[in-house]
Amino acid sequence: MEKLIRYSVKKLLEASSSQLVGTEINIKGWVRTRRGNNTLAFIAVNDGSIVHSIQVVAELENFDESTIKLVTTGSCISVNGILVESPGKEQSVEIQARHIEVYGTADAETFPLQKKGHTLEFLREIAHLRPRTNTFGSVLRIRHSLAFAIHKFFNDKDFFYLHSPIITGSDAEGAGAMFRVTTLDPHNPPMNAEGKIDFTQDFFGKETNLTVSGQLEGELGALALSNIYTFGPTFRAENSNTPRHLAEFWMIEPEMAFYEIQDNMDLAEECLKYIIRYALDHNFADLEFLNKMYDKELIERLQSVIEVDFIRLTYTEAVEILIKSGQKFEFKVEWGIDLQSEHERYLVEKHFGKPVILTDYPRDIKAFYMKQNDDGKTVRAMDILFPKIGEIIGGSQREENYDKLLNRIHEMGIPEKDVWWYLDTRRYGTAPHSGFGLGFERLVLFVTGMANIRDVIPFPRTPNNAEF
RNA sequence: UCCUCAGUAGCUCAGUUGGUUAGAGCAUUUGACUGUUAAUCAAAGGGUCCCUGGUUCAAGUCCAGGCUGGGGAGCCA
Repeated sequence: MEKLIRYSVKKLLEASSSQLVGTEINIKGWVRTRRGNNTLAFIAVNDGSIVHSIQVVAELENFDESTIKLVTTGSCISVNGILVESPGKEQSVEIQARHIEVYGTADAETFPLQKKGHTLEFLREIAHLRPRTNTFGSVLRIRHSLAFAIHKFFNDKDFFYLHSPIITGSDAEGAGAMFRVTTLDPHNPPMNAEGKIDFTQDFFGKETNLTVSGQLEGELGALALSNIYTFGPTFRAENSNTPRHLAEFWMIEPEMAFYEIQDNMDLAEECLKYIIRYALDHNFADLEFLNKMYDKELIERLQSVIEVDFIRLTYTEAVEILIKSGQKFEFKVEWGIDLQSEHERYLVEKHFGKPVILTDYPRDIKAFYMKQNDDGKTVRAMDILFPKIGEIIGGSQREENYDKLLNRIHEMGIPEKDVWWYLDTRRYGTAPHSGFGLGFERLVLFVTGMANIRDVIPFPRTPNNAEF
């Protein structure tokens, strides 16, 4: 087959490609459907560059019957043909095929993807093939855009991308159960004099785990470079079986020296709006598809979020609103409790109807590193609550006072020897600083309108599932 | 981990108070059709009714245990 310039389907469907009409070009991609009659075959080809497929028209008299027979749903083909304006209603251009090469067949009897819609549950079982569906193509393209937008947002603000370690020797944050990292033989581990496993003989000479957060290392970076962010995989060995939890997920954790809690909130709100706007600007075709197929209010919701000011109020004010609401909650509301999802949902979806930033939580329900307020009861935490998905960001101003931090570490029973390096940042040139954590998949959930977090990551890891 | 719902053809589902040979749509195969849009029309093939045990003359249907999946909750991002 003659070698011609290959164009992506996206390029050909763009209006600017009209100068290509009348010329012979090449496309390569996977066949979504083949229709036709005894003289023509219509082949919808998708190469993942865009949600739409391009229609290839083959006049059967110009092709071997045996070739056309191999062009089935799921097969991969290369097509040379002339780009022409389409007489059909559903597309502006199509390709009049001259030559078709079949790269890979897909046995119609066994290929699991059909022209018809599949349930998301079924597609999860064939995660190796689901990227070839319109839905997952859209989700994965949006996921890419969001990741890119995050880097662009921070880079444009002169933040530095800091690579926090994935293997960690500390469990200081206590953010959840951890995955052990070891090279010891599980059947015959070395034992010490006390009859316990001797981790001094392990690869790192100590117990190590996969990270549950890059924040503590992020702070080390911020207290040198001023503004940093991390963006990497995070692991939680919690036995969480919900549509909002993964054992392996990605998290963005900016950390800023000289930022107080208000600056932190401003940055977080600006960041979320920037990213969502980026998706609206760059992935509109995908969003339209998801809006049509899964969530009729998706685009409207995204637009409303970037237009409104997020509501800001304290935990104490939120508790008052909840108590006065007269709403029946399964969990009774009183000052000091951790807010349940029913409470958060009431505030965001019923009471305010827009994103809410809650601050100044009781210190007893928050992490040790959060800056203590003068009232002795609360800390400068901030959580951003979103409609549909709940908490999307959790952050705080950090405690920069050495004595207060050390006290809190003692109170919470954290071994000082594990965090000596963290404490050192408060001994030497400490500074007020703040940061937050943004769960990447929760963001992708919100932007795509998907309902289950397993559908916004290519290969989800959850309890009892590490297939693919 | 707890609560709850579900599991029947490749996919999505129906299947009556327990009763003859378990059905439909789509998909697949074959045929028809001169521009289709999830093409249309006709015919055919396709079943470990999740697994194990129990009740019964008789179980897809009832009971027990298990497995898998969905939803809700907790933990959290």
